[in-house]
Amino acid sequence: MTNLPAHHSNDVDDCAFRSFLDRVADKWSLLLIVTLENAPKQRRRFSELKKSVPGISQRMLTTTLRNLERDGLLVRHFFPEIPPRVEYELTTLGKNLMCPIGELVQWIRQNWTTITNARNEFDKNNMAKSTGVKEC
Amino acid sequence: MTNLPAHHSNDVDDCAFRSFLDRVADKWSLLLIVTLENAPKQRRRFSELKKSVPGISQRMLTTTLRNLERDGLLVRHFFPEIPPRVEYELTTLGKNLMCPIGELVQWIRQNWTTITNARNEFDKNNMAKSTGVKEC
DNA sequence: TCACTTAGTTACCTTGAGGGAACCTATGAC
DNA sequence: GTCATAGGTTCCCTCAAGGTAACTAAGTGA
Repeated sequence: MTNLPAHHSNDVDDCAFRSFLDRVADKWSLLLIVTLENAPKQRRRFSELKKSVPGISQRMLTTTLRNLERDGLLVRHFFPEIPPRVEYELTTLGKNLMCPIGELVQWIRQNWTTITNARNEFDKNNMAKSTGVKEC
Repeated sequence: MTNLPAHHSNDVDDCAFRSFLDRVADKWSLLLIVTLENAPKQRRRFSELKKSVPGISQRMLTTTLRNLERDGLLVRHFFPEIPPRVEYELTTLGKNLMCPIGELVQWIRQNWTTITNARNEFDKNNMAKSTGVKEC
């Protein structure tokens, strides 16, 4: 998601909405938020997060955490020990965000079979024209 | 957003959630859904959509519409006239989706200044280390 | 002296998303 | 004959997201 063209005609809030989604609506951000929310005491160390979110690279873990911190959704507690220890924790804002996210998850859960059925139907009618979508 | 590694340890619904967001949580999909929802009679022609969502390329418009259709979020009404006429319309499912999306929009609207303040604060403290984020 | 620890940073490289422009279809108007 | 029209499709090319691997700090234990 890049910048808007200057002449766009949509709602002013589009900017906020899109800018926010740009940050949060990706694989790793959401997984990290959910993982932190489910964590005991809602805190997790860097290495714990790496284990809890398999497949994430160290680079993406740091950059995603940094971005979430930048948005005020989590705080980074740094303990200057050797070896260093860092704990990540959702802020009130971050926990707060889980409400609408939860609503969305609920909606998807309720409608997921409808959607997959629609996809199958569509794919059948369009005779396996590749859509670039993989099952997981 | 790509596939999950086979060994992931998270909730089963992660797949649905991520797969769905993968499809819907991008710039063009959301803008098209909102545009269709705001349209009179909730219908729009291809060319109208192109005007209503400035900046979208023809290619992205078609592929995004195709994907939304595949998910059963909208229907494509094709009139075999010359020149051809096509109208896109949100399905019940698509309109339905606007509820949780609306909640999220509400949340962002309410917390947007908090977030931008957090960003500014963070950027100030981190002395303009580039985060790759542009204002819009 | 060496290996090992955590939480990163940096450099390098690959892949795919997406932009731009040309092309396509059939018909009616000029 | 050729232009325009609506709704696409196709090709090419770029740029940036993100993966991998190597490097770092500073202390501890063998």
